[in-house]
Amino acid sequence: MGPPAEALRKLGYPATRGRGEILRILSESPLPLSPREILDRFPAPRPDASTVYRNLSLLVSLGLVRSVALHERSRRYELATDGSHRHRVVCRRCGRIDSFQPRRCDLSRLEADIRGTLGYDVKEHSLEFFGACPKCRATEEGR
Amino acid sequence: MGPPAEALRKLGYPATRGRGEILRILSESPLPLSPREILDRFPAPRPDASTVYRNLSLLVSLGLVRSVALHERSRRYELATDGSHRHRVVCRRCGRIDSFQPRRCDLSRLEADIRGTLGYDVKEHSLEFFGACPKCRATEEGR
DNA sequence: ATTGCAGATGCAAATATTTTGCAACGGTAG
DNA sequence: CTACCGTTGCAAAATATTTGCATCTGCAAT
Repeated sequence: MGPPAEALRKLGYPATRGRGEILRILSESPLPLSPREILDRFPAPRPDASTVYRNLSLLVSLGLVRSVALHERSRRYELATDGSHRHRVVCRRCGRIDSFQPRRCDLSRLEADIRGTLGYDVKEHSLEFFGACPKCRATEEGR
Repeated sequence: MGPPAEALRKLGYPATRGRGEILRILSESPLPLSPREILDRFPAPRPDASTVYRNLSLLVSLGLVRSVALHERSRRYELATDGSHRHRVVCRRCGRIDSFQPRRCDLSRLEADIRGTLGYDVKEHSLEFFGACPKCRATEEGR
């Protein structure tokens, strides 16, 4: 099943088909996916939705998967492999989603500020941008 | 009803009781609230949940209210008055939420990058931090 | 290869969240 | 004060997520 299976076993959890598929599906998607989208991409026989939710929840708690909040009805999920930290850009008009890896994510200073003023030990952050994608900007020209 | 009412009327929408209350409730909360929490704070007679959803949706589209995504089951909402841009810090352990106003939100550079590489005209961003609040850090000491 | 156990899955149902249709009601402009 | 248009309540549907329980599966020790 590959490296993910080992990662799971190492953490003491069986590497079941469902978990392997979720990780594979996420690894093949350029975009974070909703539970529903993940389920739809499962090869037959499809698992029950509850299994997908349970596994996503486990994988998130193990740090193998990360949730992404784009202000939609449901959350999305993406692989949290290695140091793959990403930011999102969402088009308010057509819903297109792009993501990019920041050159150097210099929010460390802000995080230090937070530690100093609010006392939080910040471990993660999530940054999303919203605006108009090139295509929609072109369409809007004659507004 | 106050300034919010004028803002609504100016935009061509009736300033109904429900809208006024939502704006008041949000203005009195130091934290962004979920639709459910907003409903719970309504003085009797409480409106139907659908009314709250419809109004939140309208207020967001008018720019008077902003949604906040903290990777929870439902979104939260906050007043979007004036230039009140805020960032959140959420405790992963106890769920405590703090927010703060960045001294100077120097993401403009990143936004310029995005415009250059992806072609998006970025109009807004949303930045959340996750970690351990001071209280929970103390509790965890003897882990 | 076989077996036993802890944990995972399917299924059904409960719970939570959000949306929609429609008739009655309320806010605003004149 | 009246008329009109948009809003609200209510009921119901659609969507999203969680949970209990019996059965099945992955894993490790034979």
